[in-house]
Amino acid sequence: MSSSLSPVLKKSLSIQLGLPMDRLEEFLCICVFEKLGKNQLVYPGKRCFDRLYFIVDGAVRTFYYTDMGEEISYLLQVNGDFFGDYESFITGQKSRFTIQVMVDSEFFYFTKSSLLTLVNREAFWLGFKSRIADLAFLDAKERINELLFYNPEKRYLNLLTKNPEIVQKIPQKYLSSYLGITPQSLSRIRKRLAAGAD
Amino acid sequence: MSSSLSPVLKKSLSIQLGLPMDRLEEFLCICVFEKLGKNQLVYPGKRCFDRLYFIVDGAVRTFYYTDMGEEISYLLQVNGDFFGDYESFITGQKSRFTIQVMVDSEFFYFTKSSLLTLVNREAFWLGFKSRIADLAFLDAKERINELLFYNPEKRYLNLLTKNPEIVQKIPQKYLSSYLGITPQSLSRIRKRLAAGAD
DNA sequence: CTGACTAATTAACAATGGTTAACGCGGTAT
DNA sequence: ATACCGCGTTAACCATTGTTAATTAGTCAG
Repeated sequence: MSSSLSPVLKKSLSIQLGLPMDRLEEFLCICVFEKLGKNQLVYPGKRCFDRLYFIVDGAVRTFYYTDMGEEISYLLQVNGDFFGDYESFITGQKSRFTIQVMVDSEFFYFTKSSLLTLVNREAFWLGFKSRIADLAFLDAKERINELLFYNPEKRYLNLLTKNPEIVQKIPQKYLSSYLGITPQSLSRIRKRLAAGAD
Repeated sequence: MSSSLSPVLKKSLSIQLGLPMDRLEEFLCICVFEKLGKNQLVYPGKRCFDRLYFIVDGAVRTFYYTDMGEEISYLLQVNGDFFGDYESFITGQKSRFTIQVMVDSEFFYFTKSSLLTLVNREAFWLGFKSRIADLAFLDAKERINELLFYNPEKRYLNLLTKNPEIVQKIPQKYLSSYLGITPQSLSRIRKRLAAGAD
């Protein structure tokens, strides 16, 4: 699918993934482009999540159901983010997550088996695989910091500054779940902030 | 340092790291054994944390200082855990963390450069490096779940059941920081639980 | 346009955590 | 012994969140 991405996007992917352009092209050859409409589910079904997605343009929500059938929004992501269940991707176990497309979106994805094909072909790709793991780790760590060191109000403010797009694109009930609070609390926080910003 | 570990420990390391015994021996050749006493700092100084440690026996606390000079306990770990600043290890940037030995402890560690030596010698070790990244990710993800889905009381209970050793070995002020609450709150939670357990 | 459904807000009350301050306990140094 | 210090606990008060329920706003299909 190498041809469907803009040169600008390729350049930034090259940096993000730590791949020189020729390697990036090689990588994109194993990738599959996909368009999904709002509210569609990415790779639905309770099975192993054997692929990783990149958001060319759009927004997704990764969630799962608690024992009581309640939805918990684990991640919210927009343009330029990778998503998928990396744990399931690594371990090969069934994923508990469902991923929902929040606005009409464009993605590409690659499967574990196609990545392993690259790895088997040339040791170079093992280093790339390792980098993917590192990126997933760094994301996860940032999320820990966020949850551990900031209260809900600060978390909301951080989201507003770091990712205003998400606040625009994603309904509040999902935002609140992502922030680890109830919709009512988010509503109150927004009211407080609006009052304080006179 | 291959000879200093018990066969039992080697066996469990072999599983944990996904290395057959002969490869494990090879790996242990790049490792350095180290004993540190209570309250000593592991690899002190504000520089890049270019090594990863394994706790043979003991307990450590990973913390850092906020802008206001307040200590925040990021991680508490005991026997069988790996620690270090994996982010610094990956990126080569200076670490913000300090790691304190909580009880007299025995570790071994390996440096990034010695790991890269293995990787350069044989492509096999690239897969191992990747596995380390995966393990770091899975740990981080578990911590996110913990913080996102459970309130402080439940987090304390989880710690009690999953890691009673930590609750024994680590002073409460660090436990509370790890749980993301104040020492007073932890004290109240313990009181609530003691009252409820009649 | 209307009705029906969902989302967001608001209110009232309870539960919980943060803050500040005081107290007691167990070490340690003098 | 005593004075001190760090630690854990407790208390009182305040701020924030959760819970439940009602209301309002918004969306979509017909």
